[in-house]
Amino acid sequence: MARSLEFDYTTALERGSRLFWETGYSNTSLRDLLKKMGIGEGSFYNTLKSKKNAYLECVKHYNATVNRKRGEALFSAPTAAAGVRALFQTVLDCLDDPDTPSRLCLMAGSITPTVLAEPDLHQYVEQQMSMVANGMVARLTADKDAGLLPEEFDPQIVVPILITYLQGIWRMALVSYNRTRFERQIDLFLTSLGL
Amino acid sequence: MARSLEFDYTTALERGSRLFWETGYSNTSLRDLLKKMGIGEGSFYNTLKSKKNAYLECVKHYNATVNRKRGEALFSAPTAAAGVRALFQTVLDCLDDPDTPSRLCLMAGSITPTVLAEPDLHQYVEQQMSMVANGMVARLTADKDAGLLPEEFDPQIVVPILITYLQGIWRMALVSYNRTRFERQIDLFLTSLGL
DNA sequence: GACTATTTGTAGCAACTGATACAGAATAAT
DNA sequence: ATTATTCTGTATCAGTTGCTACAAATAGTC
Repeated sequence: MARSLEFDYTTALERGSRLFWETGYSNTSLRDLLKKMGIGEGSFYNTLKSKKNAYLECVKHYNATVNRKRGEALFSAPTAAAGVRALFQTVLDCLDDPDTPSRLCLMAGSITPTVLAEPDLHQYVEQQMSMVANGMVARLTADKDAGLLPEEFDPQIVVPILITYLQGIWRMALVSYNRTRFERQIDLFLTSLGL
Repeated sequence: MARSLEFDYTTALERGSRLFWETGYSNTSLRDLLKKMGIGEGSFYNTLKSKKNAYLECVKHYNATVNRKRGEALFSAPTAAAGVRALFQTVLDCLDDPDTPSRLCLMAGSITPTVLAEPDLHQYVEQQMSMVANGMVARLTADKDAGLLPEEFDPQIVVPILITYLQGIWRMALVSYNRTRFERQIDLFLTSLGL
């Protein structure tokens, strides 16, 4: 009954994600975005409606893959403590990966006044953050119930600390990054928290 | 031998700082900046040379006052532990202040790919961060030497953790802020580190 | 093969970006 | 009062921003 899409939606999203990851939301121009995605304005506004919406779709796509990887690291480890440490390792691996678009992960790069000024983006970021937090709380609580963590260990407060520190890591890596220094720092940080 | 400046340089810088603080470096347009500073293009490019340089001057001016306040909190407390806690309080006070231009402190707002892409800005930010770090290390080391902190306490690793966490705080506050929640979190964080 | 529905590329929009050219005004030393 | 020097406002630059109008191309249905 009608014409079909000439480009592959998913690969276009992936290319867009990489560019947004590289240059951030407001510093990515529509022209550059279209060039990377390999489509024209017509196709773009037809399927993605606006730059804002395209960004949202890209971040969703990015999170779908990254959260799976991080979640795996967290849950497949023998203990919650080991899981958290594995999760931090995946972050450092990302920072070390030579073909990572930017030192700042796409999600961390969304925590910015400009991005959060858009209500739908803000809502998505907030919801996504609490989803990650819930996962970590669940993992830690499970270990606590199993007696692997002390009674006074409170996942509800520790998890926000972990996430806050993680956001700090992305930013600090932007200024200057050295893996072994970061590893030592993270080790002491987690040990202090009892993990 | 020549004409004198018609505007007050310092107040112009202060107004500029507030705007940069509010909207960030790349999202502040020159037009808005000039309007807030109350000067024209002629005066601007004559005294400040470029938007980049103006930003640098504004951040310098901002840091001069803020670092003094934070340093006072850190050093005037009876112990280093109390000093660090007082320092975190000043950050929360800033977040609570109703006429603070933004949840993100101007310095934290400079830790961004776009800003750090400018070599002079990057260098300044890095140098400024290590200055702050040195101050904290000095304070903690003094207490350690006085026997107020345990022998295994290592300021050289703890301070980067504190700063990293602090950067995370600014970002998390951008997403959603609640003072008592933050206070509980910070308290457990610092207690865990032995402060 | 006509009809309808959708996609695609081209051209262009008005608004904004940081920066500059330059004439005129104001200042201080001679 | 003259001169040299600096400051200030206006006009303007070329380039970019996100987005839209619209005609041509492509598909499935009758």
